[in-house]
Amino acid sequence: MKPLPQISEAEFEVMKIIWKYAPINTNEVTQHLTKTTSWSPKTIQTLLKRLVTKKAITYEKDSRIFVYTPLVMEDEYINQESNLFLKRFYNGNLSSMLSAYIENDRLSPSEIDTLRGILSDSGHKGGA
Amino acid sequence: MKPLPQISEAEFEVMKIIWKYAPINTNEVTQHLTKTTSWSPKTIQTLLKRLVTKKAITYEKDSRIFVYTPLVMEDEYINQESNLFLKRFYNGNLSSMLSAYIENDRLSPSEIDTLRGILSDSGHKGGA
DNA sequence: TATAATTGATTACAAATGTAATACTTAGTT
DNA sequence: AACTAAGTATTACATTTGTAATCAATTATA
Repeated sequence: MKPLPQISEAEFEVMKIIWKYAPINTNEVTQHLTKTTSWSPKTIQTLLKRLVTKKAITYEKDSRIFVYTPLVMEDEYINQESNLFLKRFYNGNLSSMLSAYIENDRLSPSEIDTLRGILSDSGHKGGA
Repeated sequence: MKPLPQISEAEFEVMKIIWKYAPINTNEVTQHLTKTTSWSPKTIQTLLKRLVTKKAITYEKDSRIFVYTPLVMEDEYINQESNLFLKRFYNGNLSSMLSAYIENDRLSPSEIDTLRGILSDSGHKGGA
């Protein structure tokens, strides 16, 4: 599979809206983002256009209004970024990350329990 | 605590060498990095200088040669980046990340066992 | 129909990053 | 002491990103 396009931090904020609400037009994207950011509508339009150029999203025209749909899927993108992250910082595996978190005491007992719960539900080696 | 300096991807490669071998001079850093990258020595010098400017590292002069030491600690930096990562992609918690990995079948049974092992060694809620 | 408002296209510009090349200085060598 | 080589400082330049402003076209309104 070809690597997904680079999506910058600001662009990612836009992607989140599109993933959540697509098909969605420029105006609606702007509505959502002005609630959570201080970006001007012009900025948001620039980001949308860049995402189109990068083929992270596409659009159809509803008369003269652009209605966007994602081309990159959220899961796929987050998976890729997660793998890159693990590779960069933890030799590519989640176990190293978890170990580091535990060694640095960065997990509360309740978080540890949550993690245990997640793991115990799934794929037990002796499991039925 | 003040936020650590931004360290770019290329700069991070340099940091890894410095973390591993400090105190280390320019030449030695270059030796190591030309093994793993295709960067010219000049590029590496630029990166070193930028890291000094950003106060990620510092140096002492051994006559005219620069000998570098980190100012930012590796653990601290990786912790920060991990938190940023989790915040961006997994609502800030490792449990969400683990759940996603499990749901997408991106962990082998043996990895799951490793994770279980890591967790079972530490901080049991009833634990002695 | 002329005008205003909306929406998209084009242009802008600084900071960060990747990737060096060139210029300068100083230590070593002859 | 003069010259060379090694190391540092300065300069360079394209791309990406953040953050818009201005220009142009089209639709809705007076």
